[in-house]
Amino acid sequence: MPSDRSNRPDISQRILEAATRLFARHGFVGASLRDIAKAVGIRKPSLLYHFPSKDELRRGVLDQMLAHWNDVVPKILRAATAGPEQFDAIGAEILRFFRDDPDRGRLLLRELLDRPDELAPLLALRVQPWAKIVCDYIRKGQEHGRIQPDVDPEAYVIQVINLVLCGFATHGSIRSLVAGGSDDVEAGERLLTEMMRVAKASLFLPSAIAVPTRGATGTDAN
Amino acid sequence: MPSDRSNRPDISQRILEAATRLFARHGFVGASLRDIAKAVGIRKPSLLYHFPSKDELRRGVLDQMLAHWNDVVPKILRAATAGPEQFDAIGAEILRFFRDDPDRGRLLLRELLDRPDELAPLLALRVQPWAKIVCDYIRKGQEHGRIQPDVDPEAYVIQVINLVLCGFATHGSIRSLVAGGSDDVEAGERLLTEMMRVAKASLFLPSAIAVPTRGATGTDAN
DNA sequence: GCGGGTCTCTACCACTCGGTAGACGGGGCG
DNA sequence: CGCCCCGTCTACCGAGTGGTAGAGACCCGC
Repeated sequence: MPSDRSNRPDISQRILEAATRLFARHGFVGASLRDIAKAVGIRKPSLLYHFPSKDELRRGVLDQMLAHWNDVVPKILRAATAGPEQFDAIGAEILRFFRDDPDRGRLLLRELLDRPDELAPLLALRVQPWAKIVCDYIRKGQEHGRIQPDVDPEAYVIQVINLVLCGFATHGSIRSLVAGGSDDVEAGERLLTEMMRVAKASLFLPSAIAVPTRGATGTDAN
Repeated sequence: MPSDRSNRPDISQRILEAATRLFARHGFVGASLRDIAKAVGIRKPSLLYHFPSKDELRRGVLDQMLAHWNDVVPKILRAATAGPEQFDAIGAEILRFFRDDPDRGRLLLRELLDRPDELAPLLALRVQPWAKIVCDYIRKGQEHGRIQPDVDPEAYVIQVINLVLCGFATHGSIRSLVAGGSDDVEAGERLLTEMMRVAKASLFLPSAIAVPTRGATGTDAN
């Protein structure tokens, strides 16, 4: 009877999308299967036919998001092994991932708050290798005097993760706090720009960030 | 009958403490009144006698935390209006607030995710004035050539908030991601140190941060 | 036509939720 | 003593939860 259901782009996929949105918005316990099913346009038992339990659905949502993340990792690795000034490229790829769907940040942050022990192994699988690359890059930059010598690579990576995760998750809710006057999209752009600036200015030596051609070494402690 | 209940440090206060912990750990919907009551050692109706509804309890928890925050604000303002090198003092006060009870960060972050519209006015009241002081301080530092000219003060403050909130909220869950080898408390210290370093290095000009007297060792050796 | 999947549905289950009614007990006070 | 208030309790409520049973509708190969 419902003809509009004929143009279905895979029901399971539509369920995953609705679940992603509602889990990110209201949390895992706060989003009911009925609500998710309603968002898709079906009833709850139909949903449970595709995902036999709510927990299975949650796993599906996480799997899909981390699979998407897996698509961007190669780009990051390629950028990181290409040239010296790949920071912007890496940052752009990461930002794009979260900007494509801000629910990703919210979802990750919620999982980090709610079920850290279950998320940890997944992250270890998905971001550990990438983080290692970045750490190596930082250490090499430190040897070459391009990166500030007092950067703690592992800890720095975590700070950037915090910056990005929290930045996207609270996007729009916290930015009205201080940014006051400006409209939404402009305020969002200012926050993203500053996010990148903070990450960059706390990593590179100013001589490396300001003038690419100049070879003068500024502060050389060791 | 229960003699251990005679040494009660105000039942309402004990309820608030248990609720703070459970809300922060499992979220507002994830923590049931029964669980909170059990943590206090009473039954649910007794809890509802002191806080007539769950939402009232939530408001009480938030009020108490923001009241505690109110205790640190004067210290921050005093530090901010005292001398030029007050950054460390401000940072120390903020860090102490969250370190005293890591549940505060988790709770704030959860509220930011779950009920941003309700938290916004509270934050506007509690952190807006403080943030304004910091922004003024940044602008003055920019005029005096002590702070990097491309810092966006309002956006920078939000980045630092993100850094601190997410840093404490995911403390211990995300740090195992990269820090790998080191034990828990040492890893935590490394993260805090790096958090401060990132905030500082992305704010001050290196000339202001590195050398008060040329040739001496770094000032930020903590 | 017919049997078997695939998929959705209605109706129901046990359970937990936040919240209420009302009884019980104790302490202070007249 | 009687009275009252305070605080806690057991028992219960309606609503909503995740999940199940089982009936139907559709489609496809036989």
